[in-house]
Order: sequence, then C-alpha cells, then structure tokens
Amino acid sequence: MYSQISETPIFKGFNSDEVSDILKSTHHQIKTYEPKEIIAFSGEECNNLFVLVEGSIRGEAIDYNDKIIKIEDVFAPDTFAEAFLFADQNNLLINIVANTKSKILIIHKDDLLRLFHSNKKILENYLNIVSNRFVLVTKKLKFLSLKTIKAKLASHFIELSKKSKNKTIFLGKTQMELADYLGVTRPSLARTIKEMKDEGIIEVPGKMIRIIDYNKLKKLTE
Amino acid sequence: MYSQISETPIFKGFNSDEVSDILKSTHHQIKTYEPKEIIAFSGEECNNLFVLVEGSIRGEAIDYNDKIIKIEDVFAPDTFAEAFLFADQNNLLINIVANTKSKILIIHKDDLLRLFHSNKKILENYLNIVSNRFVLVTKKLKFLSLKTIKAKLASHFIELSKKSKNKTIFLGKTQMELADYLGVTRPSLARTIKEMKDEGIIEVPGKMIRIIDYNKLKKLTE
DNA sequence: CTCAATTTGTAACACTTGTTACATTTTTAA
DNA sequence: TTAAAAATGTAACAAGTGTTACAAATTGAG
Repeated sequence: MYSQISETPIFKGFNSDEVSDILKSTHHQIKTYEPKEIIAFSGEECNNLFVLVEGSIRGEAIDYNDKIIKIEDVFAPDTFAEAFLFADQNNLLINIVANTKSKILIIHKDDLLRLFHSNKKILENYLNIVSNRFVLVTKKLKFLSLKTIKAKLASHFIELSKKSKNKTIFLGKTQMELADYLGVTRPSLARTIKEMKDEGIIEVPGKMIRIIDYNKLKKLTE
Repeated sequence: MYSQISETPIFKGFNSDEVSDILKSTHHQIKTYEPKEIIAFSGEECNNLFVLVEGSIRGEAIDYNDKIIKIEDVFAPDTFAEAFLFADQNNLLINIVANTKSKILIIHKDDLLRLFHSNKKILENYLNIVSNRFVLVTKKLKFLSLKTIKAKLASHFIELSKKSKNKTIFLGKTQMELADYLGVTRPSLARTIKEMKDEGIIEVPGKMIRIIDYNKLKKLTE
C-alpha cells in the first residue's frame, strides 16, 4: 500500500519506504469506503487532508429540489478538498461520495502542519498542489466570464490548438458533450459552429476543426 | 515601517520588533513605485511574494484592442499574486499597476520557503491567506455560473442577509455599481428588481431591500 | 451489409438581456 | 435654497440563446 501512497501528488518524490517512515511518525487514519458511501457531508467543517489512495470518488451538490448534480470525479492517486483546508470558513460546499470501493488516507490539518515543518518536500508538494488548483479555478473563472457562445467556443479552440500545437484540432467529443462542457444547448452550439464556418474562421472536415483565421478567432474571445 | 509590515496578513501576530528580526534574517527587497508605474507584467513568471505595505495597486487586463480592463484593486496592508506562486505555470495573467505611490516588500519564493521552515506562524498565515483566496474564487465561480440576473441578484441578497443576519439589507452601492458588480447592465438590473418587487419577493423602501419571501428568493438561485 | 440508434443540421418561435433614449426623482454643491 | 449633477424608472427595440421539433447523415452492432 505504501507504494500506492507514494504515487499521490502529496508524496511525490518519496519511495514506499520513505512513505512508510513518514506515516509511522505522523498521526493518520486509513479508511475504506464502499460504493455510494458518503465520505464527507456538505456543510461539514473539513479539517482533514484526504488522500485518495485507491478507487474513485465524486463531489455532488444538492439543489433546492433535492436534485443531485455531479460536480467532479477524482481518481486515485490524487488528493481532494485540500485547497481550503486552512481557510477561516472551511466548510464543504458539496457531498463527497465514493464511486467505487475506495481507500483514503486521512491526515488532520494539525498533523499535516507538523509534517510540513519536519519535511520540506511535503510542504513544497502541498504548495504546488494548491497553487495548481488555484490556477485551474482561475482559468475556469476567466472562461465562464466569456459572455457569448462564440467567445467560449473560440477560446476553447485556441486552447486545444495551443495544446496540440496544430491548427487542426481533433474534437474527442460529440456536439452534445461539447455543448454540456461549454454550458450551452446543442442546437445553439451547432448554430454557432455554422456561423464561424460561414464567416471563414474555421473549416469542419469530419470530426476535425481546422482554424483558418487565427486572428479573427482570437478577436472573438474578447 | 516595520509596524506597517506587521499589519499585513502574512505577518499577522508579529509585532514590529519581531518583523524586524525576521526580515534581518530573510533576503528581501523593498521597492517604491510611483502612480501608474507597472509593478509586474502580464505573462511574466511570478516568483515573488508581493506584500503591499503602503499605497494601493490594481490588476488590469489588456484585451486584443489594447483596451484596458480593471480587474481588482488592492489596498495596503495586504498581499497579492500569492496564490499561484508555487504553481507549475506561474505566469501572471494581468498587469500589476500602482494606483498611488506604493511601498512593496518583495520576497522570492525560495526565501519564503526557508522562512516557512524556520517560522511556523508565517507558514500558517500564508496557508490561511491562500485558502481564503481559494474560497473566495470558488464562491465567485459558483456565482458566475448562475445564469439569469434574477438568480444572481437573489444569491447576492441572500449572502448580504446572512452576513447582516437581517431580513432588511442596506445596499451600500448605487444601481450602477451593483450592476457592474453583477456583470449586467443598469436598466436590466432595475427591471429585475421591479419584477421581484411585483412578485412580492422583496420590498424596496429607499436604499434598502427587505426580503419578504425568503423561500421564493432561495428558489430563484437554482 | 443492413437496420436501428445516435449524432448532426436546421428552422420557428419564446425568453432573457442588452441598447438606447428620455422623463423623473434624488443627491450634491454652491 | 436652488440649480446642476447623479441616480433611478421605464419603454421600445435588437441581439443572443434556449426550446422544441423534425429530417438527414453517420455510426455501430449484429
């Protein structure tokens, strides 16, 4: 099991022997959860770092009509609920539920602080995780603040193009999935793609998107 | 000056003598900026913690047409650009510009790490700042994902009501400012307030908002 | 290959919000 | 107190997106 734990980002750079040593001198729990079991409840104070060693969990919000909305899946090896651990108001905004049988390493924040102090690398790992999470959320925020579907779509195409370093993008999604991802309806998305095609900004050969006019595309993201 | 620095959140709990001691053993710079001077450029890697000791700065984005969009003001004593300091991709997304003559304490992240290791309280302060920032951004995200003006407004009224623990809210803003804050236009905001009034959800005596039907209000935020 | 299921294209219409404009009320400064 | 400035109420219209519906094209399992 220590080798599994050494795969998680918070223990990056440690081998299983080192993980074993660290955990021997750090108060912690390891809990196993069954599928659908609730790991932590929305509203609860969250004073523990959760390290998902094995399995998969999800966060889900419950709206006014008791309808469940899935927010995010997390797969081992990873951590979750780590970014607001030291906030003044550290209440969970979502329920944490096991998708599959899951093994979770739980470290209280006070013990974590001690660990930070005795082990510089763990601290650096933690800071790295939290900072990366922050960058992600900030990007999401920037994306959400785009007002039109065209702007969102253009921004998305530019991101994909940057990643693949290619003017021709392969969309690994159906229109329906892409529409969901962008938070818009499928017919509206189709209409927007058509408009961009008509304006000579992109071509759509099959399941691909070819960027014809990068400047126009960029201008749309304002 | 040390007493000013001791007012900043990263040095919370230290008096000026202690701050003086800490800074004696920590590599740092103190720089002064004139109004409109650019402190850091968008795109630059950001490897320093900025502690705003005196004055006021702003973040501003520049769009494709070189139009400047103000993002956020920060007033001393506070820190900024701290949350993504340890991210893999730690490039600034905005320019940092001085509003007024400002004094800034600059600590490189390597020196900061050393400081964390030698001083537990500083580390805790930093973790607290970053976590709180994360909670703020997450709330903003949740807010932005609300689709209608009514939902945003309802959510805002509920927040204010929770804070003041009172069904009657004092809006310290003009409609124009509130509209800006919500990212909508002023006439649309006025129209929405009128609708909520007509539906018997709120009353608007003068500059106040009185919540009449809390349940209906809450239902609007879905 | 073939047929059913899925995905995509498209159109008509409704709803929400932005735009512009102007009248009215309130606030502020002289 | 009074005139100018700022804030607010409101209306007509435009733009963007959602909703619903259905046909055409594509995909996939047998």
